[in-house]
Amino acid sequence: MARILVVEDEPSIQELISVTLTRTGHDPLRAPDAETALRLLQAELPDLVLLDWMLPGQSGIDLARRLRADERTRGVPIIMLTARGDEQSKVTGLETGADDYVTKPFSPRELAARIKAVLRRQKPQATEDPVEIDGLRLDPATHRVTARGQAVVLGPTEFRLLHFFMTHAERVHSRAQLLDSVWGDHVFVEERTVDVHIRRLRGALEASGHDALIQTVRGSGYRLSCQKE
Amino acid sequence: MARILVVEDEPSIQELISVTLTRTGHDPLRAPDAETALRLLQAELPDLVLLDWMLPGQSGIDLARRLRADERTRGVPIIMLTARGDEQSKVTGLETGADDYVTKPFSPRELAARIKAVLRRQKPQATEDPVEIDGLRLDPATHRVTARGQAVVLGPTEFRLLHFFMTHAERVHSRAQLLDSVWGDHVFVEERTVDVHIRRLRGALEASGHDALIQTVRGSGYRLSCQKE
DNA sequence: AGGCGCTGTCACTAAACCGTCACCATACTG
DNA sequence: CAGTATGGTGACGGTTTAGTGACAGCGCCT
Repeated sequence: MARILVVEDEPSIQELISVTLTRTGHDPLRAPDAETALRLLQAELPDLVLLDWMLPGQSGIDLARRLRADERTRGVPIIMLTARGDEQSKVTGLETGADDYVTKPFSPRELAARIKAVLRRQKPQATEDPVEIDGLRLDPATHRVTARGQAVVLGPTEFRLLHFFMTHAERVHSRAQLLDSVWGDHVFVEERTVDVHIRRLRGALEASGHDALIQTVRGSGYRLSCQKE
Repeated sequence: MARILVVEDEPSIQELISVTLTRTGHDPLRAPDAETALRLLQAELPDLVLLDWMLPGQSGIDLARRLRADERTRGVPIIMLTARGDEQSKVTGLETGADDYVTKPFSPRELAARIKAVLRRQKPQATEDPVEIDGLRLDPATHRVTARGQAVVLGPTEFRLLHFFMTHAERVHSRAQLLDSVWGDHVFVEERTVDVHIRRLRGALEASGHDALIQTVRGSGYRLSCQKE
C-alpha cells in the first residue's frame, strides 16, 4: 500500500489511473497541475510520483527537475507518463531523473507492473529526522542548524551539503559524488565549485566553534568526522 | 563505470549494445546464452544485467527468475530487452523481477538513459571493505589507516601502496608489478621510485610502532608480512 | 528599478606531494 | 677480501591539488 501522487490534467486519464492504482492496492493522490502537486508535496511526501509531461502552467518535466533539485524530494521515484514517444523526449525525461518513462496510450496493467518494479527497487530513503553530531544539530523539518544551541546560518546549498555529510559521516566523498548527491546528477557544474562551498560551510561552522569538522582528503575528496586527526 | 552483463544471442544486436555501453562509459560482459551467463555470474556479480527474452536453451525469463530466487544475485538490477511488445509479456517480465522492460527495436540512446536511471537508483553500494592485518587497519571508505587505534598519516600514493600490500599480503611483488597495480599500467616512472615510496611508507608505519612489516626481498621486490623473519 | 543574498567560476596563492638524483650502506660474487 | 650489484636515504625542484578572495549573473523581494 503506497501513496502515489498523480499529476495529470486530463480528468478521464486521471480517473483511469486512480482506479488502476486503487485496484492494485495503492492510494492515489490527485493533482491537476504542478502547483497543486507542489502544495501537496509540501504537506507530505508520497512514495511515488506519476507525472504527465504536458500540464497547464509549469510543465511536468520542469516539476521533475524541481523535485530532483530539492534534497527533501530527491528520493521520491518518478514515473513519466506522456504522449511524447520520441527518442529525444524519452532521453530527456530519464536524464532529468525519472525512474521510468511510459508513453500514452498505456496499458493499465503494464503501468501497474512498472510501478511495482520501481517501488520494489526503492531504497529505505534518507530520514526526515534531525541529525546530531558533536553538538551540531541539523533539522530537515525546520531547516535549521544549531551548534550547542546557537544558530548557524547557511545558504540552501550549504545546508544540503552539510545534511549529506551528516547523514554520511566519517566516509570520504569525492567531488563527483558530492555533485551527484547534493547538486543532482543532471546539473553540470565544475568540480572545483565544491571546494568553494566547502570553504563557505567551513567558515559558517568555525564561526560557531566547530573547527576541522570537515576534513580534506587529498586526492580523494572530503569527509565529515568528529575525530580530529 | 559499471560492469554490465549482456545476455543476447544475436551477434549483431550484441555488438550494437556493447558499443553503446562502451560509449557511455560502461564495461560490457558478453554472454550468448543463459548457461554462459550463469557461469560468468558465478565468478563475479555485474552491476546490471541486460537480458534478452528469447535465448537458445534456457529462456531469458527463466534466467531472470533464477537470479531473483538466488540470494546472491537478488540485488542485481535486470533490464529485459526483447521483441515481445505485448502487454502480457511486459507484465510478466516486470512481475518476474525486471527493473525495466525495453522492446526491440530500441533506440541506443534510450537504452543508455534507462540504464542510467536504473543504476542511479541502485547507487549506494559496493563499498570496499576495510582490511586489517596485525593491528593495522586500513579503511577505503573513510580513507583512514590506524595502528592499534592511533592514526597513521599517509599520502595518496602511500595509501594505495599499503592497500595493495594488505590485500596481497605475504606475497612478493616486483617493482614492475607494483608500478602496474598501484601507479597504473600506463604511466612511466622509474622503478627506483618504488623504493622511495616504500621508504616513506615504512617511515610512517614505524612512527606508529610497526617495524619490519614491509620486507625487502633482494633481487625480487617487496613483501608485506606479519611474521618477522 | 534597485538592493540583496546566493551561486558558479576564475585567478592567484599556498601547500602537499611526487619523481628523480646523488651518495651511502649493505649484500652477494668469485 | 676487493669488486660489484642492489637497496636505503636525504634533499630538491617541479607539478599537482586545495584554499582563498573577488566578481558577475541570477532570482527574489520590496
